[in-house]
Amino acid sequence: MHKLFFMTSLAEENYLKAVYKLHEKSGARVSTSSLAETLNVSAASVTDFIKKMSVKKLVSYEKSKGVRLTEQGRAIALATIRKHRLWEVWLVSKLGFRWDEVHDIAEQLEHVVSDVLIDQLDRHLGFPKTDPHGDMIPDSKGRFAKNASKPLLDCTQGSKVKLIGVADHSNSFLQYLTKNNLSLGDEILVESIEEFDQSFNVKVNKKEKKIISKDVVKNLLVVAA
Amino acid sequence: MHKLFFMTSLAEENYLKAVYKLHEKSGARVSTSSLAETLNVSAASVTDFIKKMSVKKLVSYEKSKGVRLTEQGRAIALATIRKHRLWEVWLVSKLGFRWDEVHDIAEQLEHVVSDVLIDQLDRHLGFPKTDPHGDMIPDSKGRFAKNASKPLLDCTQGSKVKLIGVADHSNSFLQYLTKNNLSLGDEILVESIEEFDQSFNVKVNKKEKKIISKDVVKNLLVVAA
DNA sequence: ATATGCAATTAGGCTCACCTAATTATAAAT
DNA sequence: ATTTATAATTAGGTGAGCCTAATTGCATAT
Repeated sequence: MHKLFFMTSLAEENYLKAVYKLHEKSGARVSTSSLAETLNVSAASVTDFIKKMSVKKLVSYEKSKGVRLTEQGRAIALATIRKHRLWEVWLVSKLGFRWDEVHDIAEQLEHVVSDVLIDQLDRHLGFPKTDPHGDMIPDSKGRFAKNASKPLLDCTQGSKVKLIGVADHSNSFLQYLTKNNLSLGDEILVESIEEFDQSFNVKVNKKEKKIISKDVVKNLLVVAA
Repeated sequence: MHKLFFMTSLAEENYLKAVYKLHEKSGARVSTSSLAETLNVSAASVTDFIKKMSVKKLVSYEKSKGVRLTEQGRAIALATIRKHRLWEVWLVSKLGFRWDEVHDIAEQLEHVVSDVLIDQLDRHLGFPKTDPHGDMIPDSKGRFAKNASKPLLDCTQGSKVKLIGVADHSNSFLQYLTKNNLSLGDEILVESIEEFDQSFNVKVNKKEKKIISKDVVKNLLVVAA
């Protein structure tokens, strides 16, 4: 029996997503060891699997030179990211989950196969542009605008900015922000920056004064307000 | 490395659901061949897999004597059915799918693992008692009332009943009903029954007269109106 | 140019969920 | 009670996605 339609497996979607994200970070060809690290499998498994994906034209691969996505691989990676982020929006806006609770569930939901489902979900949510962490959601053609945000760390004294995303998606970071009453959309005024530890003294939404450490500041993504 | 938590695989959930449903129909121990048929796998695979599930105490199994669910197996089967039916409600009531479009998608969604997700979904939907086909939805403890419906075929001339479910869940049957403007909740008055082909002459919702063939009548589940 | 150290690959093997072909059990019919 | 038909099981094998251990490739320092 031969396959009528080319079908992408769960493992393939995860590999493609990982290649995409690692490429975003470094801009270079992606190493097998970094894939092994993010996917929690051995480097040997990665080499093995990458070779198979290469035969299917999902990635281009030269021995010992790292991996790159093909157009087809990129399309699948973006479709998977789209699904993941739409499900995250749904979990937060319709089911009442917090932004630090949705990743693992969305990680499962993203592999459900049905184009019409995703398009209906998108409509149900009102065609959101960003997910609960401020990341852009690709449209059904895989297109999406790069948002123009930068780390708050790069801002100078006197800047008035809006918090629109986070660079660190870990639960502990998200929970820290929640606990300290910082949310996406908040207006942040940089009142001063400590010389010696680069911590920021800010005023949030024109009322609350806060001190934010460098480690936090570099993971807050902002645009001019 | 040893497993900390007992985790049910996708295949196990499907086998358990199939055992549950076949037992519902026949009342007897479930044969490997009937499981093979409904799961679209070979009988040899079923024997194989059933043995493994038996070791895990999900089913009780005596060689060549058929399969029965253990308490634990039954609980998982019911939890899976609960998930399936809640997702179907969601697909129809929130995303606008028709009742003949939801099965395959729900079949995938039902395997997502997160108790809190399902409970939140349940609340989001307003704790529905039945799915879009009229089937009862078990609660989070796996309890659910048997509905007291019977096939319209068993009704006599003059009966006034309400359509609350269907015995055949196939797309073609559901689409037939939609096309002929029959929905759950409709009131059906049996005006007469043809002697020779057992087709029913009915009046629906006090206005529309219809002729319904025996093959359809036996798959319509009703209660006294 | 060669040694060192780390990254990447190859070789060989495992488990899960499936398969076909061959064999054995069971139930029904003579 | 024996044949016959069908159901169920056993034996042996496959591909997907993973593993460890051994080997090879590559960059950097000497």
